[in-house]
Amino acid sequence: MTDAVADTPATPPPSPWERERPTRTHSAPARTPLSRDRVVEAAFTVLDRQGLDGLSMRQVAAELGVTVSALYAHVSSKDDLLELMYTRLFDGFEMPAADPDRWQEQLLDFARANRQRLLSHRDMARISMAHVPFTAELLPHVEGLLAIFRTAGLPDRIAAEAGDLISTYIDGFVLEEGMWQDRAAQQGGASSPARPDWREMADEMQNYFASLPEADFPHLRALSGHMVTDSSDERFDIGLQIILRGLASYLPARPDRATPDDTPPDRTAPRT
Amino acid sequence: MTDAVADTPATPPPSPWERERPTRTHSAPARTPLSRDRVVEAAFTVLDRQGLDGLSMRQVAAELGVTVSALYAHVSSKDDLLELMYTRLFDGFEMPAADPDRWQEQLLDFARANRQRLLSHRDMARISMAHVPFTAELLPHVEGLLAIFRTAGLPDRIAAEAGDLISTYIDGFVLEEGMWQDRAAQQGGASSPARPDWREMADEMQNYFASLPEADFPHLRALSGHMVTDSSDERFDIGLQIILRGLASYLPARPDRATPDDTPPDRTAPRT
DNA sequence: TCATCCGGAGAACACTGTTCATCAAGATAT
DNA sequence: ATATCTTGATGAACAGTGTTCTCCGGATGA
Repeated sequence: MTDAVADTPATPPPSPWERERPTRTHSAPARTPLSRDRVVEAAFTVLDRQGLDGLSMRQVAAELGVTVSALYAHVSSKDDLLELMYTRLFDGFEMPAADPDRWQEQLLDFARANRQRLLSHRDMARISMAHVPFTAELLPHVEGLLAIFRTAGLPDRIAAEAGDLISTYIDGFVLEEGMWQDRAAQQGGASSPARPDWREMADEMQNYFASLPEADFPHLRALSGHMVTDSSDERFDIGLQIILRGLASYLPARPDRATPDDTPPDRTAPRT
Repeated sequence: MTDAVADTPATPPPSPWERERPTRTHSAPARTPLSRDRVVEAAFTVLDRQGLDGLSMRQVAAELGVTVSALYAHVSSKDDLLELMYTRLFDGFEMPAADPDRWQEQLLDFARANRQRLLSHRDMARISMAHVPFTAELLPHVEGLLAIFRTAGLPDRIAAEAGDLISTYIDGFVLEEGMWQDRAAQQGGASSPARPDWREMADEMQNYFASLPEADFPHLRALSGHMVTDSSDERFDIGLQIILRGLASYLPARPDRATPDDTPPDRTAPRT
């Protein structure tokens, strides 16, 4: 991180004699006292820059201009730090009051919001998959999710499983998304190492599928178009609709809207 | 790790004289010439004994009575080794010919078999989640899976997503299963470090849920019974049924069996 | 018998997470 | 004002990681 000592206004010049007293020759006075939140924040910075594999305690310390051991005063271990990052993801995320008439829209909103949350930091799905949301701060969220299922009228046996099902789906989908992203980035490295070269990768996959022998892989070839060209947002919603329809099939028959619509109510494509 | 060198049956006692000639003092003559398959096999042994976090190249080498660098003659990197382990999982696994009238049973069989496969080695779900099955050896499997969806009559848009959906579900479910298992094993360590102490853990979770304030967590408390006491096999099938029903809802209306049964056809509980 | 070759050995490099004794500076007490 | 205590960061160290390099010894071919 080079050296950024620009916050102490009048540092006396080192004057090569009087060499003793190495006090703060190498770092700023650390004006801000390095709280736990600052450690987590720096960890997110490193995560976004270098990915989960590049996220080491030493990198986080360097990001803060501090030694490694200093971190352990505020964080008990690296796993602890990852868990803090995981729960921090849910900050400012409120579950809606369950509305039996809008359970499908509420589930759609929940899933989309969570996906965006996972996408907001690199490799976040990998961190999410390694944790179970049964900590004190996160319990209200799973309660809110289960509330939607139960007040919608799903049998308890189904509702108990539905939470895991869609949470797993969201994490898994974003995880896979990130894997393609990484693969595209590391492969088209020479030309543009920064951006994933999305188009080029899609074409290459398309060509690969087209090169498969028609006799052995008819279905793979037939579906390659959807797998490659459909946007991630579309694909995410389709998988979600499958799950929602499955859940709806367990509802006691009601006169109005027994099954979800074929087209989601509002699709204001967030990003491509 | 302590010291476990008990695999060479008759190691001659070191006999401190005749100290010269360090030839093979520390390992068997290495009669078998260390093929790539032997490396993968040893990796599985280490994985089952020490878990993915304890699976290091040095441990694999020690398992074979060989130095680390010898492994790199047969395996290009640790990631390569993990990928070999991943594809080895599918050895001897044949996809059935897609039968439009039995697509649900075929999917159930596929999912259950894959779960058992993942359960056959410790932490295998973590390895599986990190890989995408688009290698040459694994493509026939995804082709066979897509064949089931397409010949069943699902729209292409849905079929293309369904493969990812259930694969993600299987991996995610087993991953979570393993996490609970690990947590139970490491927590009840003093009494019985080997076996997970399943009962004790279930009781503890039950008590934890029961201790939550009824006003804030009514649904969590109401569903805790299912989440804790229901067997993993049951829970796995329920999630699977939700997905299958969702898929079935996209089939063009057919006179017979439009939706899956409520009870799975045959439940010969494999293991508890 | 000699030359060749090649697979494994051993050491090294640059890292990782974590812990320890130390030490300067601020706050508090005398 | 002086002395003590507390706080929080330091630097070094430990054990372990993936990977690469040079080197050697024994099995092969001529």
